[in-house]
Amino acid sequence: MDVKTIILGFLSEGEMSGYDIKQAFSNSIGFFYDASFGAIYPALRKLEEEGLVTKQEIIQSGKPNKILYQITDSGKDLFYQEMASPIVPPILRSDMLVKIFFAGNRTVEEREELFANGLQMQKKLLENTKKAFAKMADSLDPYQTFCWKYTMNHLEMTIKFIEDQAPHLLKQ
Amino acid sequence: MDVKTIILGFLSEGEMSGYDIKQAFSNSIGFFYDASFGAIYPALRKLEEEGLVTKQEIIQSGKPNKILYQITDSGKDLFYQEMASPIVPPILRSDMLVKIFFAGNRTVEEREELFANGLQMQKKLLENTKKAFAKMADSLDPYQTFCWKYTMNHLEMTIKFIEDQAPHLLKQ
DNA sequence: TGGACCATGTAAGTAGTTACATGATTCG
DNA sequence: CGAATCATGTAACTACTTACATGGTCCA
Repeated sequence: MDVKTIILGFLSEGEMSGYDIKQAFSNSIGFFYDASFGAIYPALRKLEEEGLVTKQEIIQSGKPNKILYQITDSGKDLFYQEMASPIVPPILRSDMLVKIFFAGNRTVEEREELFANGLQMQKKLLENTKKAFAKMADSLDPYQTFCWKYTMNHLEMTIKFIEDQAPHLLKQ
Repeated sequence: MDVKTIILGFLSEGEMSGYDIKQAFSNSIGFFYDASFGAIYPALRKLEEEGLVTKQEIIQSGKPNKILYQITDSGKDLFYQEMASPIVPPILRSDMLVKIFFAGNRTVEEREELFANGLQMQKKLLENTKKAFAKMADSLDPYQTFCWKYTMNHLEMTIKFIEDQAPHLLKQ
């Protein structure tokens, strides 16, 4: 699953601008697949070249003009195909876990700080996710709600795991 | 945390070849940070250019010769600094969660298959992780063991979450 | 009045992946 | 006898991030 395919997914639910799509990434699926403007705009250009989306410029007053993108039938076909392809394993890059992995040679104070920082980051992430979910919950379908709950569950379990295990490790 | 820094981390514990380093990625931290040969060999070349590692060719009979890399004092300094830098949030790319997020428009059969596939993948991942852990457990320090247990805990929680929630979603 | 929001886009750089090239040995 | 292991490396490509460029509106 790449950025182009995910954009087709968003456009399946209605026309959107590049800016709208960035909002959708950040506010909806950012936890399990994020993308920057620098990935989204070039992806939209390629999708248009391939005939998977069409565009329409909207003249606005008081705001910059915007370009709305619509998915085409071949775009829908491709998205449908991608959705039916086998699930591939997740890719994770966790700075926290790498730092813990190599913590064996560090001082007790450094380890304490490491766990405190990790815990703080996870708690901040959970707090932000809960706030964002509260704002969106009404507009979500059951599958989208599942993803949000998965994220919150994951963060809660991570916090619990660190709080349970870290004292043991630091006592030794 | 990038591939170069993680290689310095491995070399802190003793000299290794590029091949050894690939093994260490795959067998130890692959779940939360993986890297390919095509990332490792160029990273080693850059580390040598920067004076952070030195190398030594070992002539072997019956096997291809290998090049062992050693970390230098400035390599150790840099690694130490990186380890003390603030933890940045994890980056995740989950094909499964994206597919679930967009499952709202699919048929009941397609959704059932999606959850079945997702569950199967997570179970396979857990099984592989448990087997690999059983082989390594003796040689791990408490911080490395923490990372393995974190991984297994995460996979178990994910499986439990899907098994609990999916029947609800599919009944509707 | 300063920051957040709306809005698009490019250039330069980073950081990889995948596939290819090579080839002996060892194990089941 | 075929697959896995050991072992290094490059070329072509993919896919992205970060920073820059621009500028009006709205709200506290």
